[in-house]
Amino acid sequence: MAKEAVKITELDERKVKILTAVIRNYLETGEPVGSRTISKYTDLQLSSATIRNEMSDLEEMGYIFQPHTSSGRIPTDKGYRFYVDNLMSEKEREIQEKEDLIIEKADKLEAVLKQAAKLLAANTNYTALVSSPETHRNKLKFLQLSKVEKDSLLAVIVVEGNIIKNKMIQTEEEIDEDTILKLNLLLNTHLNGLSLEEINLGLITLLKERAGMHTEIVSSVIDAVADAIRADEDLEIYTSGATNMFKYPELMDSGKATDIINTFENKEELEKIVNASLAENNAGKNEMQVYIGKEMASPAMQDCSVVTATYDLGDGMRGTIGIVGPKRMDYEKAMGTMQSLMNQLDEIYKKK
Amino acid sequence: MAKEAVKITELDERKVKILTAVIRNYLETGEPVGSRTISKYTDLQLSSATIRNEMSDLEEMGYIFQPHTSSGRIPTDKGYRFYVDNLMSEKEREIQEKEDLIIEKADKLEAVLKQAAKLLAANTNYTALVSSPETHRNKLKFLQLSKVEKDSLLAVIVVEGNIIKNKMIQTEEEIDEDTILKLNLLLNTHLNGLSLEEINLGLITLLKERAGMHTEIVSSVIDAVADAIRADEDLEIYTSGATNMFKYPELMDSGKATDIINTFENKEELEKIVNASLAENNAGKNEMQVYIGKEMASPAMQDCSVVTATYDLGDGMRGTIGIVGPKRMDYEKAMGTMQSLMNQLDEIYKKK
DNA sequence: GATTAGCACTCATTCGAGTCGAGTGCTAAC
DNA sequence: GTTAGCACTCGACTCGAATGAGTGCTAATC
Repeated sequence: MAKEAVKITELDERKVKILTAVIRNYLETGEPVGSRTISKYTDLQLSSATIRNEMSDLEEMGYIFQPHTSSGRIPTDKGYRFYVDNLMSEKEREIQEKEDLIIEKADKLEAVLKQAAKLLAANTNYTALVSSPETHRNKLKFLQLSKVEKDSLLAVIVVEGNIIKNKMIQTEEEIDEDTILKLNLLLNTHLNGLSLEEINLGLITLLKERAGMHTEIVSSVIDAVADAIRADEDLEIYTSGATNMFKYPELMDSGKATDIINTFENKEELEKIVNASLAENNAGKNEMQVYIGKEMASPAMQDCSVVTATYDLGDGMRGTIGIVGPKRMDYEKAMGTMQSLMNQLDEIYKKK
Repeated sequence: MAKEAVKITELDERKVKILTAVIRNYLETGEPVGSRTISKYTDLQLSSATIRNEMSDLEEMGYIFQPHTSSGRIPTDKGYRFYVDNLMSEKEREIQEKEDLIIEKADKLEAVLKQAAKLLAANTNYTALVSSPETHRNKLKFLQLSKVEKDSLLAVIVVEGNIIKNKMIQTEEEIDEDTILKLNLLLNTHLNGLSLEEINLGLITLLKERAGMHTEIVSSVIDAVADAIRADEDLEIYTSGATNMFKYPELMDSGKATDIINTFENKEELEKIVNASLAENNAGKNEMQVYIGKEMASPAMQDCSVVTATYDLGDGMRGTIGIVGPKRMDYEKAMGTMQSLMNQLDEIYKKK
């Protein structure tokens, strides 16, 4: 399930060459590849029979397998992993970086991200996913209660990255302006500058005690504000180009594409992927992640691969962008396009 | 393109019976229905030959057609329209109403609507769509500028129905609290109680004049507020159960299902439908609409039908809910389930 | 004049047989 | 260790026959 680095030592040079050839060929054609093809299209001067023996070995070691007796081989998850870790040519990645995805700068981060997803999907022919920045580590910057009507208050909460949360609070009886003023002061002095996840139950009860007077109403207001702060329902995930999944016969025929799109709709599985990617990038080094087939927990996703990257635009605006494709996706291109997009995002938000 | 009422007089009783039988049968099986089937399963005691003659007439009149020579008939759009307008049994609709969709009341309307869509999709096996309430007719209830940081203001706008809009405004130089206070007063006295669409350019320039002092900064702030008010980007449309479209072979094989799901992703076409439905219900009578095939402008949708209803929960919270299915959808069930859902929505928001 | 039985015809679908070709594994020779 | 050769497997494709649901038309019947 988890990603394991494959030691390069297990395979001798010739096996590596053959494995590479099998994978490259399969990525292009999508058809099982046979010994004859390999013996022709590699620089190794070997007959198909020799290749067959080697391939038989590779199969035993779990890098490739046959969909049915007496057909060519296709890579296993382990094979793909080896390819992604050791075989991908850096050159191609460079070339791809020059690609011109042009993100227009928009007012809202959300709009930019949606657009980014659209571009990714259009350029790669895979499905793109983008998560809105997670906010629970962000620090509270501004908090204000206002009376909107006699019996309703509006709480506005702004955190780093200018992400805004709102909450309407219905009160049982009217609260006078004076009390609101005091509440605002109280909340701000105690909560300002704290990260959302630091605002826990203990702190809330403390606040309530401090509030002192007419506990009932005030405490219900405080509760509501706390609710709003902690609500993490805001991990939104957008997808774009979901139907691109239908372009790949190996997913289409078996009806797996439908499952995958369903998974997209439910978001939960996507959340897992996003979170995994965020966790892996916590250390700070911003690298791309690749998850292949079973490396993802979600059963519906076991027939695809995902390339993810974490964007970090400062001010706590940190989230994940991903490309979902079939396992035989063009990893070079996907990673190249992703890299290019990330660079652009960085630039846009540095100039700001 | 537009819906035309079909006069019932065009068809004699026998033709009506036969047409009904054809449609009912086709709705069930999804296969072209032949004369023999009809002669067996109707109370008319007629031979298949007679039915054939009648069917030939019906074809000439445009109610049914043959997918290829010498196969059974299937209904045309006109046929479906006639069925929906005149033939659907009210009884079944009653029965369906008893169905128990149970919407949990949630804090936010948005959450309730999303849930409603999910329920609809799950119960009907079609795709559900829900539009967030349109707000441009709603009246402004509360407007407030606050200073969040030295160079940034936050505008909070609340309209009827407690729909909240936010906008961060970057200012070139710091604005002092006093000015903000004045601005708030100015904006509120002039704009409060107006509907969003009443706040037009003329009004804005007037406001700017009134503002008087340091026009540059203040007017840019006013502009930003006006922008935020008018931004109608907030017509969100959610879909649920998109992949249900794949359950219907007539859409699946031809690849039309993919087109349709693509259309869902782009929202624009859906917007048209939503707007059409809203317009039609403007008069106030809250009825369900049915759009069949070509009655919708969108080309990708010409192979499906949509049942829409307008929800109106008071306070200007008005939007559209729809069910999208193949043309041979079970209109009775769809409309029944929809009705039931609308009733529940009403109830939830009346008790509130 | 409406209804029906009968017949010739059409056309999509299914099925099996046959062929093809890509591929393998194994063995024996180099 | 490498390779040529051969028997074998198995999916994909083609083709024609059989099937069967359905039609339109005509002539007989009520």
